[in-house]
Amino acid sequence: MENTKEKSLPGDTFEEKKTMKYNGDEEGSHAKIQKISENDQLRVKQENINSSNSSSPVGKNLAFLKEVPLQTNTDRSSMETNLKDSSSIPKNQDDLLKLVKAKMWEVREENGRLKLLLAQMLKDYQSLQKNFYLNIVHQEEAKKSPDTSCSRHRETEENELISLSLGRGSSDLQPKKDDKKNGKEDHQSLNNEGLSLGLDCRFDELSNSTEPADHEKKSDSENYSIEELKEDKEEPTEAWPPSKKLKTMMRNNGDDHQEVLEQTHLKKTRVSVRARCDTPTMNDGCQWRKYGQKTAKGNPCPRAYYRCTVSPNCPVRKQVQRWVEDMSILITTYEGTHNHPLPISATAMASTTSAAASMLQCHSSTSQGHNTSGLDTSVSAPNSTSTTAANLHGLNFTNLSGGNARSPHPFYFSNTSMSNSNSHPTITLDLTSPANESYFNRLSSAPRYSSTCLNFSSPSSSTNALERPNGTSWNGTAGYSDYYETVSNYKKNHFGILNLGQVPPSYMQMNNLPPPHRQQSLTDQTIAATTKVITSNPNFQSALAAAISSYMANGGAVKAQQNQVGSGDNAGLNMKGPGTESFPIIPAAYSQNQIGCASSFLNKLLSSNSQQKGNMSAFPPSLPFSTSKNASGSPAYDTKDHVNCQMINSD
DNA sequence: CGTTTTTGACCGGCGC
DNA sequence: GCGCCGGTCAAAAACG
Repeated sequence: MENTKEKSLPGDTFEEKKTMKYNGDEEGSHAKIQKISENDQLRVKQENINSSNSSSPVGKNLAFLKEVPLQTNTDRSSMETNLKDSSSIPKNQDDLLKLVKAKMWEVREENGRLKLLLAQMLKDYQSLQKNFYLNIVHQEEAKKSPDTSCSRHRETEENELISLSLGRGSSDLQPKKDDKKNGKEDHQSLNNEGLSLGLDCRFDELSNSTEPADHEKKSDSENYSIEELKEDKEEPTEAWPPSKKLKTMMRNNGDDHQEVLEQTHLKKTRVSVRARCDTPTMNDGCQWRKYGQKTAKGNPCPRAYYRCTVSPNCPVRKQVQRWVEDMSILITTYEGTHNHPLPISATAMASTTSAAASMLQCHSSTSQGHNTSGLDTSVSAPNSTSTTAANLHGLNFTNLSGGNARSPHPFYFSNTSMSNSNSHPTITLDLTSPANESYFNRLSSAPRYSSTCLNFSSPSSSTNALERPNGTSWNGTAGYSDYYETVSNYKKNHFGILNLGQVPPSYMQMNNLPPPHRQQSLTDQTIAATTKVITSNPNFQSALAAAISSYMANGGAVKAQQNQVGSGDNAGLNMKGPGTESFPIIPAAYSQNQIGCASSFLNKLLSSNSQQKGNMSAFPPSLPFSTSKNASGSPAYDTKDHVNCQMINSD
């Protein structure tokens, strides 16, 4: 097959030249191959330079997106073909050695090339983000009447916007003066790349065209200094509890209402997820610790309060409560922004909630014209659909999540409702409706892209020690046969999707999981679907390809520890203790860019391989996130705790 | 024995 | 000012 192609188009493309080099050079001259490689390398560099000189960053990005997977696939197939072609293997030992060396050289060269591409992609992505925010700021400034008092802060605000747009948490976070709790806690960033991914509302917050001007307006009308406001803006993760200033602002009516709402969004946006779940909490992949429980008025079901424990300073909270009208439905409300990298298993829900939060803010900004209150101020019952909510049916999440519209699967939720009850602008994602279910069914039958082969096993079948269900149990749910079907299809379609061409039987055995629990919640499908959207991202695929090439070039696990985020003494990232095992963390910058997942994936993969040297030949596209206390035995592939990036019950 | 959960007390916001 | 309520704290209990 490969040969036919070569004959038809001999040496037309860069890839084919390499293929010819592999297959056609029977003499196996090292010097010759090296020369060709050098030429190719120069050509690649030249291509990169040309691309970087391109005037359109979008074009650059797209060019790389086209380039990387093609080359990788072709290279791989050519190598496979070459390996299969035993006639091309020299009989002479020296020639064989030369050939092996030549191939190693080639792989390393490819690694370097892909590294260049990846670096360029990252650079382009940041450039795109920067341009995006600059455009927004400039557009806003163009709309506003020229104000000399505003221009003072223009430059600094732009810088700030850029900084925030990249999602970087301030590395020099300082405790709030007026916040007793924050002052008590030691607010230091876990690492310089500690980005927020959870309910990170900053993206759309900043893309909200009224934001900068409002800050200026507030500084005039309410005597709030720019510095104070900036402090708030730079520290959205410290929004718990809300400051008095904010509360005071929220009490003001009239002209400041919209500003208050926007400030409120910055501070207290909540995303509520309704899903059928038979476990005490929804399995979202993050680590939570329960710190309180209350029986709210009017609801016999107690409300549990959880705090994120991935990082000791993480301000993210979640409230979990059964819906009184249907005890099988769990309402999980997320609030706050993670100030730390997230485990891969947590990024799916984080992305979903982040997109939802973004949607809320986008909506609030776009609804100004036809809704005098800015937001629907009625308390939306979980099943109700307010006027605001009606406008949101079928809203495309991917377009709202910071303009990241690369996903092939737009995120639709029906019964999505918004409310601004009790000073908390809340968006409720109803994951219990048939429409959403059909969405996931659609996803599961979608074309298969590369995937991290996430296995979202039933939380009920993988009760994690970190989420010890005690107290109330929720056994009143009927069988979810329809959901089971969906999940079953999804799993069936996604196992082995990674398509590395190296999924060994041993891996399949490792995935010989028990049948999914029949009470699988639809929430897991949500997470799975979201993750699929992420992993279907061409950037993710490219990064994955680059990472794999890097892995191959480095001969296995040479740099496994080098890239291992959270290894060693990196406190807060590598949660090691009796209750937790280490798990891979995605640098949130990568998570947010949806690029670096591959490297994280690879890190874990390498780590896994180093721990299980017997499986080095296996290339398990699985992500053993064992956070269970059950650390003995074979932690990585225990079917209960692990595995395949299973969304462990870590709440 | 360390970690997590439970649960009553406490605090601050808000409405009356 | 008072009481209600949501949210948090922290000591004790439970758990592994």
